[in-house]
Amino acid sequence: MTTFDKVYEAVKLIPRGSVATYGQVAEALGNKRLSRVVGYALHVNPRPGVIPCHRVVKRDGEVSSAFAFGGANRQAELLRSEGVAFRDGSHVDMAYCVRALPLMR
DNA sequence: AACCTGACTCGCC
DNA sequence: AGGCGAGCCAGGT
Repeated sequence: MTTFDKVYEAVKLIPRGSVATYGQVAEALGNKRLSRVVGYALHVNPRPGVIPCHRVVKRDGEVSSAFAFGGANRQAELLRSEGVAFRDGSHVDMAYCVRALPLMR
């Protein structure tokens, strides 16, 4: 069981229609400073399709533009189709982050 | 085997 | 208020 595996498991627990921040996922793993590792784990994501990496956003709710499997626009579109509300074109409503929190812990 | 880097976050100037 | 450094893990060079 590597740290990466834990990241994947936590991310898989995020329900459809909700999102979580890197920090929240990291905290669920026991160390909030793992946020950077969380991002890296998704970067080398071995299973797109199984791991809902599009539901993970930055602390302010902004979606990552660094590497969005298929484009950042694609990520936003997937989230909207799941019922996630956006503050603007690239920021999700923070209320959706809080919703996923208890499910990972 | 050591060093560098990367989808982040927070605390201290 | 905006910039900078530190802490975390794994994989490639």
